[in-house]
Amino acid sequence: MTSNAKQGENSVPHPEVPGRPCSAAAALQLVGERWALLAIREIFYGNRRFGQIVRNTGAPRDRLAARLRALEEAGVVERRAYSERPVRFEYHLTEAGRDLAPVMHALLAWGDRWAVDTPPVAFRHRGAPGSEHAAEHDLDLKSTCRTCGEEAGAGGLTIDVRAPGWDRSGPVEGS
Amino acid sequence: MTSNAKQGENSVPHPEVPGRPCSAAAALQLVGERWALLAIREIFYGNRRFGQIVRNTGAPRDRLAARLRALEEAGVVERRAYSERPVRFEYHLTEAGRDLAPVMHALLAWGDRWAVDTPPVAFRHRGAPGSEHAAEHDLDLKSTCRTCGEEAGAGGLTIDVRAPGWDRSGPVEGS
DNA sequence: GAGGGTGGGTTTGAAAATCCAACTGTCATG
DNA sequence: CATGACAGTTGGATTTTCAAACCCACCCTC
Repeated sequence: MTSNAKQGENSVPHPEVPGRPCSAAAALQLVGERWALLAIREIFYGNRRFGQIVRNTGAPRDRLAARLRALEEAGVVERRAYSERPVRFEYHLTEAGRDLAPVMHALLAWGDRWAVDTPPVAFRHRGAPGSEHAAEHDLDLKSTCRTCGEEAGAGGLTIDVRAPGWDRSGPVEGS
Repeated sequence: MTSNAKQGENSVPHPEVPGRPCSAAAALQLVGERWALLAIREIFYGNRRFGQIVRNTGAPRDRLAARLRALEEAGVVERRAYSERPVRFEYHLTEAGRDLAPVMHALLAWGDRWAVDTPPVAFRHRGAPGSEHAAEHDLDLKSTCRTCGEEAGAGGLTIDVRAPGWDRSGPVEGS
């Protein structure tokens, strides 16, 4: 199911994807099934117990159990016993899991704009205590290019397909 | 299926979500089904025809037809005839669809780091012609807070749940 | 020590979604 | 007239999903 070629220490399985080789497709293979991202959302919010996640996502218990297992196997969540006798676990995010924050924020921002009437949650941001932005304010994300500092908006972007046998428009004939 | 309360001019249907009211859940309701984001990826890449999207995503034809219809209904893609006789359509992104770019980029970045061996595609970025960053370079996104300019990393964030009857940890009893 | 409650799942059976291959219909081209 | 492209649709088997019920280990109270 997974092609574990050359994975680093803390890496997650590298899924194979149908169609074009694509990191987004690979990401979706790992966290794109129904309920997966909602479960991760709850863990982000600090709700780590099975019952809480069921309640707050509305997922069927059996599906959630299956997803959490898959996410564990994918290296995105980690199961920690918080009690022996009876054995009880809670779910934590791994580094890979925490690294999904930008995905969640992007989805949230899109949903705020396009999929809901009034945003049901907001994030408040506070800079470092001494800094000039120590006052709390609503978080309003934009994506900027780390190397040039400019906002990466509409234009100025070109695709560079590096996977052999593929280009922007599909599989390449002569290969 | 949708609670069309007070939608703006160019808005998409506002889906109801199970569990906690959440814009990300609403977003996933619209674009979270299998193949949907991959189809959108192809349209981003300029591949607008059914056959191309099938080929490049690997989706079953019937599923893709269903997804494209759902995405159209969701206001994310638009179907334009590029030929009468025979009637043929191609798929374009609406503004809502184009606005999914940050979601795609976030997924791509996560996948680049965690889900693939070597990134199969990269984006090249070039600033405005006169600007100091006119040279082309790899796009490397970071999320910064629009109001304070700081990178929105790990700390400094608090959740503010505004949906009535809910808080960070779940539904509120006394209501 | 019987009964009830909690937490974390698993089981069951029916409904829905998915997959794949083959098929259709409309046209253009040779 | 045969072939092929394009854009789907159809049929039938296979998987997933769902909701509700159930199970098990433990704790608490009476």
